[in-house]
Amino acid sequence: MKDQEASYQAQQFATRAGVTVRTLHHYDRLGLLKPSAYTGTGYRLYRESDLARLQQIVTLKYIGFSLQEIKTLLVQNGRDLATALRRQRKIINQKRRHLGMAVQAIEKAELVISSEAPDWEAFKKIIEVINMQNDMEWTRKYYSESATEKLAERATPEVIEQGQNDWAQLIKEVEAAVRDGEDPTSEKSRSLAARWSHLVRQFTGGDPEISAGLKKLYADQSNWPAHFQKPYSDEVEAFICAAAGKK
Amino acid sequence: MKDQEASYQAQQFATRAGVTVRTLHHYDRLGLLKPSAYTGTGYRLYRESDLARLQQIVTLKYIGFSLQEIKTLLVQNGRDLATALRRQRKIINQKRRHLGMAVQAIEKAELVISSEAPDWEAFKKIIEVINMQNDMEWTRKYYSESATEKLAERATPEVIEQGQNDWAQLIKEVEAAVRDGEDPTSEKSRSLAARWSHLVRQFTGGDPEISAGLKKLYADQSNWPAHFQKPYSDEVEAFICAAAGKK
DNA sequence: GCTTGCGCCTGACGTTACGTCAGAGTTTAG
DNA sequence: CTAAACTCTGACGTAACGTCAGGCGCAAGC
Repeated sequence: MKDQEASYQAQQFATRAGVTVRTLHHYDRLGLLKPSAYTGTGYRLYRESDLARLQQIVTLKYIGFSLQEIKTLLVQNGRDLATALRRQRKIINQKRRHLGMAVQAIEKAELVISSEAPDWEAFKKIIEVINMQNDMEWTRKYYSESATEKLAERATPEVIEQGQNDWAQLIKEVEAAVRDGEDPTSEKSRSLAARWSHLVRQFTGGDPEISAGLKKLYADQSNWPAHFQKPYSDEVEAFICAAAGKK
Repeated sequence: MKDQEASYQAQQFATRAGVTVRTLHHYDRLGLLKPSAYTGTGYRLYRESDLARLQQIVTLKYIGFSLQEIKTLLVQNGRDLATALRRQRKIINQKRRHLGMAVQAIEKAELVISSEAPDWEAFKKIIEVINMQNDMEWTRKYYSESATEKLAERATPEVIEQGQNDWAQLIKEVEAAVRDGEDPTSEKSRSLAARWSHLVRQFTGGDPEISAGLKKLYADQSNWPAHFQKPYSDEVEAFICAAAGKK
């Protein structure tokens, strides 16, 4: 006839679980975690079973699920959980890459600021580079889902930076060639065109889905955000087309 | 007498910068980016110089600063920026580690769910492990700032897991020794104590700052969150102390 | 029996960086 | 001159609580 299980009031219970009382109120209101009993005067009473559920909630939150998602996940056992986890893992990895690039950006900025005089101009250049990385985002709508995934997997900050350097270098050389009135059919021009398509292939990784996305992306230039400048001039493009023998 | 610089209306300008009109309104109200002019009817007019500032804002946001922080950073040039960047880098790295552990947790959970039957019990164990990783958080207040950093740098998910396994194994053995009434002065007991202190040293990495923090942490047991159980019983602790020859 | 002090309760507003209407005026092309 | 397209200013919504504020509940000391 005695209480066969100890029960805790809000503060005790919250402390045991490492959360605040207010959080308990919140979860109660959301229907996410109702105390197993109330006293006549409205005090919340929690028991061990509640603790288990609360820990599950905390864990799922740690993994990054919203309280809404957690609520449904705790009802539907198993099957849905697997898909949810997969999705969540991808989302997290995405965020991690984002943060990785942010760190890279900061490190670069720190380097510039510390070594030279606090040069606002140099900082601006970094800004541009970062923005270009940001632009990965809006281009995603051109790629199929699996292509996006593949791209994201390979797109470590180092790879991105290397690619940008390579392109910058090549474009500079082509610009010089254009200025010099180089004949697009010359040996040198063909070499440039070869390097160009090599970089393109390096980006696509030979993947047809990525190639298709890239094509769509470039076909739709009129709809680009317009703050995104094609990194080379029309003359350069024409020159490369000519050198590559495309019309 | 003509407009010597083109000016853009909200939509055009927003598109150029890759943000929405609403964002411009928002920044305007916050005083973060005022358009360089308004028409008589209240329309916002932006120019190139505004675009530069907006891009800076976007970049700083990308790095993870809040709009408030950005506002002050854009006023104070240089000096403060350096400190802010350093702080921000640490914060981001922290978040990245968090996400890394979350991914690890998910992968483990996926493994359990897919291989065996969707076992809720097994999942619970994972939950506990994750929660222990979470507990890194509240312990931070015991460590000096530099100690926290050093710890964070070494605390990859793999290392944490390995450490937990090692401890679990050792504690199990000590518990067995206690049950068997093993003499704390015996050869075997001393060996256990040696392994114990080895694991402690492995954790501290021989760093005096970390050691100091750990000491403070254990000295303050009465203030622990209480949902954090010391992973070994008092008997185990006493046994080890005896075996190590401490009073 | 009453006060003191601590803990509990329920709103209700604050936070961040905008998104999303709603209602109303402006500009422009036809 | 009208319809389409663009703009403006509020005002409320979002996620997950934190932070008061006002009002009981409860055990202990007077």
